[in-house]
Amino acid sequence: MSVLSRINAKLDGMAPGDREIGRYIVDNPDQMLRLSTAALAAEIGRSQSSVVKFSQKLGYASYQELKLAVSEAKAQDWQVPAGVIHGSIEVGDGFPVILKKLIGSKLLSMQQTVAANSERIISRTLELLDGARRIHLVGVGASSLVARDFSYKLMKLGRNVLHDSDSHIQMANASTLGPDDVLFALSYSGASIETLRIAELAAKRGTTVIAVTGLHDNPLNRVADIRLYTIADEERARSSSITARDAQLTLTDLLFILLVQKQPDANDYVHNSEAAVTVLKAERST
Amino acid sequence: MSVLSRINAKLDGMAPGDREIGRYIVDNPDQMLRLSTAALAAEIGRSQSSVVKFSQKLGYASYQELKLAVSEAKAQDWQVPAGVIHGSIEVGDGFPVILKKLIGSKLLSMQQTVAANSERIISRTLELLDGARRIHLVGVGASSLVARDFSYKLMKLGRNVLHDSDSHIQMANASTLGPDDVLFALSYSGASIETLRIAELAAKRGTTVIAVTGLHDNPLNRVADIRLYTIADEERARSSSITARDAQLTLTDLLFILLVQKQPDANDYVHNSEAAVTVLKAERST
DNA sequence: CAGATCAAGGAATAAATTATTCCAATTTCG
DNA sequence: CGAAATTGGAATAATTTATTCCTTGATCTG
Repeated sequence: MSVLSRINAKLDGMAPGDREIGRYIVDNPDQMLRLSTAALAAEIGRSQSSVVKFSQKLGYASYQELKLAVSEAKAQDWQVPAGVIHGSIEVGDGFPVILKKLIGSKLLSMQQTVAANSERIISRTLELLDGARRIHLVGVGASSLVARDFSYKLMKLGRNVLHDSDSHIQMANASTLGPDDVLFALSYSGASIETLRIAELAAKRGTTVIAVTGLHDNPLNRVADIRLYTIADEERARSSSITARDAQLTLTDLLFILLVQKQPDANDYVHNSEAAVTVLKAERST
Repeated sequence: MSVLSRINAKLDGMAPGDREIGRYIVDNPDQMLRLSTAALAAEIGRSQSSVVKFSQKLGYASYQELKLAVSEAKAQDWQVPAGVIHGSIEVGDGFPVILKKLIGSKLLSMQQTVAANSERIISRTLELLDGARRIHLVGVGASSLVARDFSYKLMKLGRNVLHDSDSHIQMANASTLGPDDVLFALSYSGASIETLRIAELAAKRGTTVIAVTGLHDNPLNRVADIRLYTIADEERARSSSITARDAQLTLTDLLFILLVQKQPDANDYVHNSEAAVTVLKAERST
């Protein structure tokens, strides 16, 4: 969490003096960055030493450290837009604020998602996808769309992929899985009953199961051999399903790009597959 | 331009001492932020005063100002990823570089997309979607997934929506359109033949056509009543279809959120629809 | 080539900022 | 009510930054 959110959260539990200092910093991070401890103290009518102590109480070694943290937090303003620390999208928000919050929460979930999966686990995933006889993608609802998107991309790379948006068909397909196959299961909650049953069946048949779920402990997670995580912005309920989908797409896009990197002839495949489609395009006029 | 690029550019014209200081800062901005002038000087074997003078020669009032600028520059790296301004993803790129480029290009297309559509045209679109008897969504390939995602969201709001991933079905449906309906057509190229034909048919039947295409002139654009734009990163060919899809999603997400804002009882609808789905979730264990 | 001029850069020092200590005033809690 | 803890400021110590001054060496000039 950013310093500013942290300060804001602790504000209520603080002594009056500290609260004033904290509020000033949260409200005027820009000014704060250019003020010395003495100047900041003067600004709010407190003593210079209080400011130093404030920094230390927050766990920073020095006032300078606090400044660095604030500066970094400000940079993340895209992530937690201007001042709106509790940034769910509200009914009263104007157009520009909504834009900022939307893009901010999307960016945040992307960043957190790539941060949540170690390079080690990603490269293990790549090996599995790379070595699989067939890749079976499952997911229901919004996750089904992500699965399909990913399946299109994998097909462009010439992989053997299977996905259907109907979960009964998915289940039927799953009964043909074997140890050389990989099941790639997407569910943010990790609790979608159809996806879970399919994963259980696949696991029983010796198929490697890759689960893409939220960070919480969940049933799907538990049957999986490889656990990938997507981070969505759960607090901001209204945009929740949006960021969960974005997080899944970020992860699958990343896997796709890394597969392209690994596969020397990937460009040919992608190019051919795109060229094939152009016969369905109208003449593009200038 | 960021301080770091500026320093880097001037490096050659600098006195040897300054050059050393500049190079250190460009190479280790993170360390630099935590070093005092004296410590930085010691690090590269120069005098403390040189460091101060270096800051002043760059036009900053103080060493602290330079630090602030560096901190800010580091932050902007996210927005236009690390030095790689023309940053298509290359075969030789390492894992962290790929992450940065991927998120960077996604962010860029989102930002440019929201910037490309004026508030005026967006609110006109909202009125149309709001007043439509039925909303017909069309798109093929990757655009079809976006259309479906948007259709799910509109359904959650209780709207009358129609979408099928099969373009023949889409066409058949389109023949039932009337003047009170709205056709929402997605195609980044604006030249997908099926989508175009459907839009033409709709236009002939007096249906309002909203087109979501790239910024270039294109056939779909020309038959549309309302033109919305998505900006994708065309230079970076490899990630092109990724950012085109992200741009479309950003736009449809934005429209969805704004519709929610307009509709007083939206939360009830969304909540009910999500509650209905939870019966298909397994017990979530702790 | 000698001497003047100037830029580079360090040492010393002045100025400022930050951190610590100590203490008085309040609040909290038994 | 009184002891203990907390708050927060004044004074001061320590550190950091900025300026001044000076040496060195390079360059220019007559």
